Amino acid sequence: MLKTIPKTFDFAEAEPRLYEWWEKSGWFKPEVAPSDAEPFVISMPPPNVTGALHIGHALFATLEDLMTRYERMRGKAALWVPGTDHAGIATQLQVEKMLQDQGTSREEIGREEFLARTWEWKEKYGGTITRQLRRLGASCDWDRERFTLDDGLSNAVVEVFVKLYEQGLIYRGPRLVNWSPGLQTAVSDLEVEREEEDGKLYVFNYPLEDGGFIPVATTRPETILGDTAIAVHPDDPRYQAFIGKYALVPVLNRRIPIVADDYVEREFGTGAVKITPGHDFNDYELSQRHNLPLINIMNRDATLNAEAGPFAGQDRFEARENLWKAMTGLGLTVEVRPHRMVVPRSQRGGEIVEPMLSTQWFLKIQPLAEKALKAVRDGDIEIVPERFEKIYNHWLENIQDWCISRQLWWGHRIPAWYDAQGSVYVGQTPPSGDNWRPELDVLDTWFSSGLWPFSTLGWPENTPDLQRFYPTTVMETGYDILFFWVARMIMLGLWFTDEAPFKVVYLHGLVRDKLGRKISKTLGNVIDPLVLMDQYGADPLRLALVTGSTPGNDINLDEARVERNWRFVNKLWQMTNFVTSNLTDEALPDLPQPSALDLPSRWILSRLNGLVSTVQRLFDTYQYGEAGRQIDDFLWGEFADWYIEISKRALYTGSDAEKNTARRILVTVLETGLRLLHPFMPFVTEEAWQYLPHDGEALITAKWPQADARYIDEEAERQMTMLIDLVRGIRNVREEYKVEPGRKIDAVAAAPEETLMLLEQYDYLFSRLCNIGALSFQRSGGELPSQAAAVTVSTTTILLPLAGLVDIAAECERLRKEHTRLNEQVARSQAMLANDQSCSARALKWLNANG
RNA sequence: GGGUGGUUAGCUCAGUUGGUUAGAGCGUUCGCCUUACAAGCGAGAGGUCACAGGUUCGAGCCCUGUACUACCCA
Repeated sequence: MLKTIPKTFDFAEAEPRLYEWWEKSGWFKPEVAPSDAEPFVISMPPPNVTGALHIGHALFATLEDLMTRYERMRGKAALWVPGTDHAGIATQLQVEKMLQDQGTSREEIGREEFLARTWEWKEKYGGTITRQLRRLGASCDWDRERFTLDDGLSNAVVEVFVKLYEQGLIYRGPRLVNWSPGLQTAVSDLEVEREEEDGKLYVFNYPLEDGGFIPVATTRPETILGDTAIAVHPDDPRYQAFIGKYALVPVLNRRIPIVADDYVEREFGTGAVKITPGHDFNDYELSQRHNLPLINIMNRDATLNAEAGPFAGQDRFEARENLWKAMTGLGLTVEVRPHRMVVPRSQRGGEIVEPMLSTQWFLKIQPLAEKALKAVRDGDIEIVPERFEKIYNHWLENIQDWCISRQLWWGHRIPAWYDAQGSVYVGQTPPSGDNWRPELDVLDTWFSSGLWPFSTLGWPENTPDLQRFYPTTVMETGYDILFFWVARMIMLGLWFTDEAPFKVVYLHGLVRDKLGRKISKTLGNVIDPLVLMDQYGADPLRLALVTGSTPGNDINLDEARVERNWRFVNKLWQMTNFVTSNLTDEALPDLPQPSALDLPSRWILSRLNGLVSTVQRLFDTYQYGEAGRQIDDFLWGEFADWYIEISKRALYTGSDAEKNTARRILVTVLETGLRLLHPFMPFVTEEAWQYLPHDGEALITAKWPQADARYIDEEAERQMTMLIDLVRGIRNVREEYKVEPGRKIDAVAAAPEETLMLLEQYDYLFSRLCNIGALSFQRSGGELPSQAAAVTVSTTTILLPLAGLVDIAAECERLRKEHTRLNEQVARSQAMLANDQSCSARALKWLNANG
């Protein structure tokens, strides 16, 4: 007995019910496929464990779920490994803020208590984002969910660190690093954002030892206190006399040399620059060349230290003003002028980052980078879209050692210990003896996420999952973390597993608002996926995200598209409603051979099979958006608008055989359409599918459609297109001449005999679709109506006698235009035919395509 | 400074390897409660494909340059 379908699709009720059913049935697990099935594996880019779903997460979840569902339907052992990241800095900041609200601080409660509180925080908020991913329909295997601080993953981190250390690739030492004073930790180059801002250029006279002065400009006067030289260009005539002499640091009166170096830009500022190796990367390099000492004038919180003399203890910006005032008092200052300058800011929080000397752990990464470059060059890894290969190569070719230590508490502790003599021990377990002090620093979060594709599968243990599912298949993520994450996974994966951790890198863009602006809380243009899902359901949002763009390009998401897709969901439901309510309990016949079908049926099946192969081609080239649009166009614009309308004749007035054939075709087309659409809109398709006759238990595990070439019928498509164009033309004329919609009008057709026979056979289309009463046929010698509007498609003309209604002048004008257009077309065709090159090119192309 | 993307209808976007008349949705105008769907149906208006050259029988698509814009790297 057929179930009766509800009048509307209640997504709020259906989505959680379907999701639970899928999950409980084990369909998210790769084990639903036969044990010898080819695996398809995606590691989910782990979101911040305590974060909340934003539109960017919705995008990756939609795309990855789409790929996973598609491959699952293709019979692969599809595994999407979910998980979350401990997100060192972000999480620590959240907890610190909580502590602050409670009137305490991390320093006050101590490290151990802080970590306990952070774990509590993680337990409390950790489930939020994964629950929200479920709402989107994410069909990942939750039994395999991982967290970067899990024991297994932590083991992997230690294993990797120790190996790299033993291989001599990890070293510890004092170096100039980017220091974040607010967070009180070093950060990597990648975590520093450089933006041009309005600042000030301070110009002053640097006093010389022998009297006199040299004019110098700086954007950070406080660093004067750390100067160890002044540099001028060796060829600068203005300063030739100064080279080799000495200057005196203002206020401190420390003696520093004046050196010549062609790094100095003569045109900038005064042409002479102060050199502060302890607080500037370029100056540091110059100081190496000239053997200059290096002075660190700052504490970890960016207050000045004892090296700053009278300014010790002052904040860096306070000291800037105070030193300048003091120098003004000494008559050294010249001017302060507005200046556009590049300011390094922390990616997290936006505070100004200071280059500062600090002892940190570094990873010598060039050897790893070479392997990573080779893997992409050799095609072991394909990057989609391809253009990101260049960006990837350029970054890896110029890679700098990676500062991997962080002075945070929340993260993987570096497995190192120090004894009183300053020896360092690195190992899996603490060294014996009780005189060892453990390293307090933790690792950069990206260090552990760099192991993600294999650590989540059990590495370094050789687990069954690792054997079966590694390497993974696709890494789908945003292009914004190509360096942060993707490149590092490739490097570490190749280094430790001897295999590329995935075969394809698919990069998506950023989701922006409909005006193309970056989404930000301060702008107030936040698009909340949860709100959209409350309003419209998950399916419309998913479809909007996938069809809104092409790989690698940003998406300007217009919420109106989500709303429109919500209408599409309803449309699908109503189609299903129509089809099912026209079914009976009787079993449907098999799909007839094409030759046994009428034109509209041959047409829709040809279109359907064409769609299936087009979608396949698009999926094969990762063009999911275009595929989604094509399915949408077909189901709404061809199946619903035309075939369903046409089928009503057979369903309402046909013979039993005609009825059954029509039912069969309606079910076939809609059911296939739902299967194609399932990866895009899993909920409504699954729910609708359950009301249709189908094989198998659930759409989620149904077979992905295959095109059947026998049903491709170009002739049927051509003929049907003509009929559709005629119907449209007649509708247009009726509209134009304001014929009441309900009034039947007669029509006369003039065409070659072959076409007339076709029109005769399918004349019901005209009565059903454009309310034609009697369609007669103008064979040789008959009389044509005198006042009639004409609709011409190709060699067929349909005349609509509209005595008294026809505006003859307008009609003549229209036909004149038509005549001109056709003549142009004829001329174009003749020109092409007359051109040998064109003909042979086309012939060649035809041969290539068909033979 | 080096590099990459974008520029197509009022808005948001598509547009296989060059091939008849450049598409969709939203918005807009007009008409319809036509027994699947008014969350709908039908019809229309709306485009110098940023600009200038070039290649070609033929260019939104290929090449060169320019402008604007966004991003990445230094």
